[in-house]
Amino acid sequence: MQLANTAIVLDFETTGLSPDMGDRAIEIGAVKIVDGEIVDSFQALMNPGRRVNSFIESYTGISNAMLAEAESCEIVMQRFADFCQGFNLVAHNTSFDKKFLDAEFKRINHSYSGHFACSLLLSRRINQDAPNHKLGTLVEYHQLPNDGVFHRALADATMTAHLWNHQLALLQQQLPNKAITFELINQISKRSKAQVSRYLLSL
DNA sequence: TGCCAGGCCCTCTTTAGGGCCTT
Repeated sequence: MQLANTAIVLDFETTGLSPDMGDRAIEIGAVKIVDGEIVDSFQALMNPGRRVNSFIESYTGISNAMLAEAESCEIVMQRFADFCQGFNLVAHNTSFDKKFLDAEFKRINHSYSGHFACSLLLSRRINQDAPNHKLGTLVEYHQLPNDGVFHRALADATMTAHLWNHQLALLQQQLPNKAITFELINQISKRSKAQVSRYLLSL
């Protein structure tokens, strides 16, 4: 049984949307949560070996000059592999971050095992009254801690960690006698919107 | 220089289309 309150919450900034189209990671941020407490963090810019376009510079605040001085993706990802070793993973819109994690790990012949849960999918299930499920909206909607920085990897990962803890607390309120595990969260996330209330009541 | 993706999920669905999310 793997409790969901121990995890690595991660976020990538990238050159674009698709590693299959040649996009690379330019920054990774992650926080380590153990028993619901943030106990460690990881942040690094990484040089993708190509220039990023003006949209990405503007969107993230990460400039080509900053990346020119950064370590290579390979060096950073090796350090991150050590950081996340043995932990389950969480991201906001996992389908995006997992693509880049897999692609960058593949370049260093590394792979991970374990669960990869998604705070976006979970939000669509357990916060159906939220105006939308963008990370920034959910931080405001749930009045979660933030320092006003968005679209930087560690800031986004930290906000996602607070969101994750909040979501686990909401689930625990609904299921006071149930262990909130990764297996349970992925079962909830798989249900349709219409099914999820009945599923929670059945537990 | 400009352009690019894809998984999830709803519905006016399933022989499909389009919005939501992520950079």
